[in-house]
Amino acid sequence: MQVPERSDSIDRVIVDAILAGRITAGTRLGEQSLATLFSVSRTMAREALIRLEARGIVQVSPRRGWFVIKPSFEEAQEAFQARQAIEMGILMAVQRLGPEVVDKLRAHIVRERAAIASDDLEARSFLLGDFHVCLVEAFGNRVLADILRDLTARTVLISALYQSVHDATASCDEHEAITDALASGDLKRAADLMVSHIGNVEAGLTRAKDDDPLTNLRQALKLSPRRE
Amino acid sequence: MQVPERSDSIDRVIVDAILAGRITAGTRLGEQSLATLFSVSRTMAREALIRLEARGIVQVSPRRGWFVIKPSFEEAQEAFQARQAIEMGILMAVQRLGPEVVDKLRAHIVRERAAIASDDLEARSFLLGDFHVCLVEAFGNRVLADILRDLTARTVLISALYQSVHDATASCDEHEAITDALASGDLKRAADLMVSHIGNVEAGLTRAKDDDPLTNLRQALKLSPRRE
DNA sequence: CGGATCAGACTTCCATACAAGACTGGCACG
DNA sequence: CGTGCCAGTCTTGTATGGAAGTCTGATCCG
Repeated sequence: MQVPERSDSIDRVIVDAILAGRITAGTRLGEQSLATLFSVSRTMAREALIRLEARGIVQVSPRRGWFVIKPSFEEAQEAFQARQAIEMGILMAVQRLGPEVVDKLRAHIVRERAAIASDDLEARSFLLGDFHVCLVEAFGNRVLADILRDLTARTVLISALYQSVHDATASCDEHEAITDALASGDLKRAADLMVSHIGNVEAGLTRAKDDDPLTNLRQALKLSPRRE
Repeated sequence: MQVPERSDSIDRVIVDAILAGRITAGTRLGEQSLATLFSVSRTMAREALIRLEARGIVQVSPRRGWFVIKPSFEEAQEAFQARQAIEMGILMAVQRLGPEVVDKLRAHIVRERAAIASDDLEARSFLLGDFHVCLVEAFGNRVLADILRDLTARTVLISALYQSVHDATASCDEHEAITDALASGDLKRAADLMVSHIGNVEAGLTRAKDDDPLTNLRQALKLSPRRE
């Protein structure tokens, strides 16, 4: 990464880091920091940030800085709703799924389980989100794949923010159930399973952190209350 | 427009122009031209173009210029597929639609018919696409609304490129049928109608223009052939 | 006449410089 | 001790200049 990179590779690296959970909601992304990190000028870093802003992944606070989005609870729900609608729509629209797709998904699930077993948190975060990207890529529609990739990034951020309690193993099991339905050609069931799967993850969110930016501090203080 | 505008209003103006069919696929959008047109520096124009590129609406040919995308026939099909999947997904996911939404859609259809009757091509192009944006906005999900707006822009470009023969009146009738289904609470039927509606528009595409950039010229020459 | 070559005009690309707002920490004052 | 002020620093915002690639059209040569 010390070698100068193409400007649009900055985007990719950042999104990958988000998908892997290495950077989370609210992280500051300074123009100068990125520029020196990628050995490019501030202009290039800024352009990458502008692109990411258009994709709804970062936002700028004027003259204060660029930050990874920190969706409100309502926005979080909208993102999950969007994924539910789109992924269900895809599964309903697809006529037939080749067996090689099922094989690919099964291979993916194997990797998920491996990551879970070995406590590789980064791979786990990445793979659990990537399952959905894989699925839509298998559908062969680049437009939808791009949309879903960004939406997945948002969802990963949200899950970290609102501490989704949906267990990784449960997610993986649900992925497997979806794959089974696809393998048996029962697309309707696959769509239903997908909706409930995403719904499950969404249901695991807790709005605790949202209402008040002091929550972290508040909880910390509650643990050792001095006075008042 | 001679007064300096905010940089992000450039995006909006361009997208609106696309939606209205005033600028079509392949149109050149020079940095300097936009800058002088909007009374801003090249930097601002360039940033707007970068955003539009991230949204899949323009693309840059290195050191040659910025152009409104000119999707291939395959990409065109993908865009329509994406809209089918997403809009169907939305209609399947929505539980209930308030009567005010139906009213709004009916009012929209009235405007569509007015534009068609008065031969206002710009309004017609805009309104026919905007129906779908309206519908998803009524769903109340900003994420989906943004996605669909950009997708609609792409679709408008495509329709102009591949000369969709789907008649405006027919589109409007189909919009009305969808609205009727929504009014009667039959969301399943609305979803089916939506899929076939978008399918109809897609089916009206002809791949003529794609294979050969000379098609325009060729047709023109065919009308008044001098020699050869 | 046909074709290669080359100058120049025009475009984006990218770095840099400076402007201007936002925050921080210290200092002075009540 | 508490509070307000203010300079210094850090951030993004915006313009501009020159580098470098691309196309066009004229010119020259065979």
